[in-house]
Amino acid sequence: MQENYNHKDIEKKQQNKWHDTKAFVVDENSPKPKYYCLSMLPYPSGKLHMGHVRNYTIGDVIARFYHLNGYNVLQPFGWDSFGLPAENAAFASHVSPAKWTYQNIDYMRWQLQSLGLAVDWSREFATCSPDYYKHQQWLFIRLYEKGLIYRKNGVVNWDPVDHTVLANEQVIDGKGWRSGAVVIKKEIPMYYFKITAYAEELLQGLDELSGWPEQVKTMQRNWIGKSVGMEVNFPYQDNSDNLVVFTTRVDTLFGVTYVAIAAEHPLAEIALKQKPELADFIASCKKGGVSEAELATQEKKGVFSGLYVKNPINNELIPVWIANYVLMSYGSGAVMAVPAHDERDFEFATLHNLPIKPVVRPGDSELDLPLKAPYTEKGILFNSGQFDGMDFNKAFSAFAEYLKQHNLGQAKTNYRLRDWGLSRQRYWGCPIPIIHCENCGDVPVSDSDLPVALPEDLIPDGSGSPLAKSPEFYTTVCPKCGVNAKRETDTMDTFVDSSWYYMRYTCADNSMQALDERVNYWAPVDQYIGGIEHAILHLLYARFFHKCLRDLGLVNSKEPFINLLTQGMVLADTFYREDAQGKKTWFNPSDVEVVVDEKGRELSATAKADGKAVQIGGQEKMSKSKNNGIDPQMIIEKYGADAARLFMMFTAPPELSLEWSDNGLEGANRFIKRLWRLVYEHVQNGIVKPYTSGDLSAEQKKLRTMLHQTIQKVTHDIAVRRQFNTAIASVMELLNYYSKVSLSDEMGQALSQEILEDVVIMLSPIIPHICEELFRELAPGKELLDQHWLSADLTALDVDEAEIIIQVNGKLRGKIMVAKSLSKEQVEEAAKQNVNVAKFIEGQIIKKTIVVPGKLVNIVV
RNA sequence: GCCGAAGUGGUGGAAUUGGUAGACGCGCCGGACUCAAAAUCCGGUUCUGGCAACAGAGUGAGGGUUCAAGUCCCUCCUUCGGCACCA
Repeated sequence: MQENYNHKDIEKKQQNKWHDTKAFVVDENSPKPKYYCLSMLPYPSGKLHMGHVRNYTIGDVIARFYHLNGYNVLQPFGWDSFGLPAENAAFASHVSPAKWTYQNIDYMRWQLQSLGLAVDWSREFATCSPDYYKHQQWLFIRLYEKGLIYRKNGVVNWDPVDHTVLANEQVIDGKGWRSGAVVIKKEIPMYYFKITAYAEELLQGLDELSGWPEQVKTMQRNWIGKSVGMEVNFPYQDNSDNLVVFTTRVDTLFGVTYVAIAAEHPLAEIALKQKPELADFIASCKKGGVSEAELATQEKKGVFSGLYVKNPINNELIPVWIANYVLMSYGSGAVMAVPAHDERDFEFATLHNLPIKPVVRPGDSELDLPLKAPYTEKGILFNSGQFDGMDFNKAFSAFAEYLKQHNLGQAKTNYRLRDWGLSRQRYWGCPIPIIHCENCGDVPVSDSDLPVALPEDLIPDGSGSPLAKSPEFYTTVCPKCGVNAKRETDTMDTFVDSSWYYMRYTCADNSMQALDERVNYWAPVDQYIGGIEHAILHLLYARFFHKCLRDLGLVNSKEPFINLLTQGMVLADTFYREDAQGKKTWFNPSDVEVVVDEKGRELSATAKADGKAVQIGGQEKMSKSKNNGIDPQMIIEKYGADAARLFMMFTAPPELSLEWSDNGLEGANRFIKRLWRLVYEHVQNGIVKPYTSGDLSAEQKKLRTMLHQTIQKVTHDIAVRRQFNTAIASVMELLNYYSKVSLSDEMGQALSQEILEDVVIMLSPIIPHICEELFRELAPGKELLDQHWLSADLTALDVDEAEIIIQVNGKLRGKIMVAKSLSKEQVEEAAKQNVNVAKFIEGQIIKKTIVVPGKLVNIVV
């Protein structure tokens, strides 16, 4: 065995071996139980970043752990390779999105392979390849036929200068990112998935997802936003039609003092005819982006439309206001306002001097009038005619009954969730397989004509979709009647690509079918790992798609992901200099020298290049804009993949954000070298059979107990808690003690052999390269990947004494070792004998004593 | 604005079911080895007082529940994620 650890040789050697022996290529013909471990597929942005390294290391640790536990583990990999960045890169550097994307994929695949992931690369695919998206188009047509896709108008961000639709992130302060023009809301026809048809099932299904973090389920519940209420009709003044509003607080109907409608509402058009001066306001509502964050933070504005509707309960005339915060695409585009009992309405009414009419009061007191703040609790009705004195539930049914009888409303369950608009006016995406025919309307492309191939040689110019300007693409004939027709030029939202890819991995070699029976062997995914930023959209869309595909008979499970782990971001220090204009130049942490005080606090920093001061900017998410990215490739070159993996797993639990630290990485590397040396020293003394039985010194016995406690802890931390940092810490503790105990005798050598073999197996999911190498030295002729995960020896865990802590009034006053056989009373007595404890209870009256067996005694005086 | 998290020594974090706050690592301090340095190894390291034993304080702020609170409840502050066309 070599004395010194050389990561380059070892890692290359193991990776070649795994590749040559197809160690992680799997199929369905295994007697072992299956385990599908999946990390979210990356966007091929160009280079691997530390967030990827973290994500894929977590997945790999879990995959390797289950492999050792006797599972048939599938860990596939692919690329989410459609999307905006390729178009932006193409626009900037005149390379086609296809070329840019495929180059990125090749480079990143090479980078990933140097991480030593236990991935079945034979199943790899990119979502931008026709082999993938032709099946997606086929699925689209099936869903279209089933009525789960429909077309309607939707609102988008429109850049009036560049004549293009902007993504929300391309709208900055209400202006287009390139043109700087004020963005306007524009209605265009789009296709929608009817996700609301599954709202209830998506909501109910969350209750069964016990392997998902509670916070993610809560976010999804709130996103779906089920509310039980009523649809109430407010008749127009001339009775020509009704204004329909949805409310969960029909009990406040007598308190309605105005209604607010969207600028696009049909009633607003009627108002405009009678009152032309509304045009300016209606136009101003169309300014700005469509994102909810922008709408919710903008100043709330409204004008009186000149029209009135009738309150259905008492025929009172209610003024109709046009407001910028009501959007046509949300609900019915109209809300009833009850300023006395709603925060937003109260604010708006106060601003515009609208009446505030209280109709609900607390059960046990009167309201302070006039109201200084809205009373938003459910209470007892007053000022409400025949409904006076009713509580919320009674009032709700009474109003429902009344409105229904008079044909003025009905009970309704509403969801905040809206249908999923899937059309994108972009080039680099999956073409929507629809043909627009003057005779036949929207006609799906015939299955035999799939894929509708995306031309790969176009280069966007920043003004609208290249496909819409490409007659070679859109000119076609109607599949039904054969006349000249036009292909749809919109492409699909990239969330569609990532909504079913995890199923495609199970049968990626099947070019004839989207999915085959193998999907039911592997799906659902047993463990899914990805960023918390996907908590709602991606994960909800994938759940929706899974249910759709189930209803198409393509898969037989209900949910896509049984267990979910959401990992945190990777942060690093930022450093900058600011010029006179306030423009910041960011310095990469690797180009900066930090000065610390005697306690290690950061005092100041200088650039290595010129030795002059730079500002310390704190920890931020690694990004190009802050120039604080650390290149994983450099780290792997210098320290090896194992050190990078160990650092990532040890420095923080997976869910929390992880702060990059060069020193921390050095620490991880030190541990790896130390592990190597400990095995080297042991092997120099000669390998022996691992300890099974025989007399050990007291210290050795304690060490062996610790080994088996460590096995228990590591197993629990990885299998149940998915908390790798504490698993690693406990192995470090074990090795710290191992180094202190004398093991030079025959039994000691056997114990040393047992410990080192077990440590190498326990750490192998995290640092697989070095562990395989060390295992070969410790157990020649055996393969680590063929070993079974460890189980603790219960006899080693059987200790007969326990440390009891003694508190007086909840404060720690002493510790004693007691035999486990002692009764509660005996333990209590022993506690009182403790010298230090005696000081605190002497002369005091003992009110109460709490004894927690095996743990503590608390004496209350 | 709305929804969801997080906040613990100089620092990353640990404390798993309400029961020893600070495991493990980093940094720093001291020592060994060395001509010297690096590497490595050993010891110390929450703060205050004390030679020490020990005592007091302490988990973003303020209140509360409990024999006992980092952990549960209420109010607030700060930071981060998402908000439907970034992925």
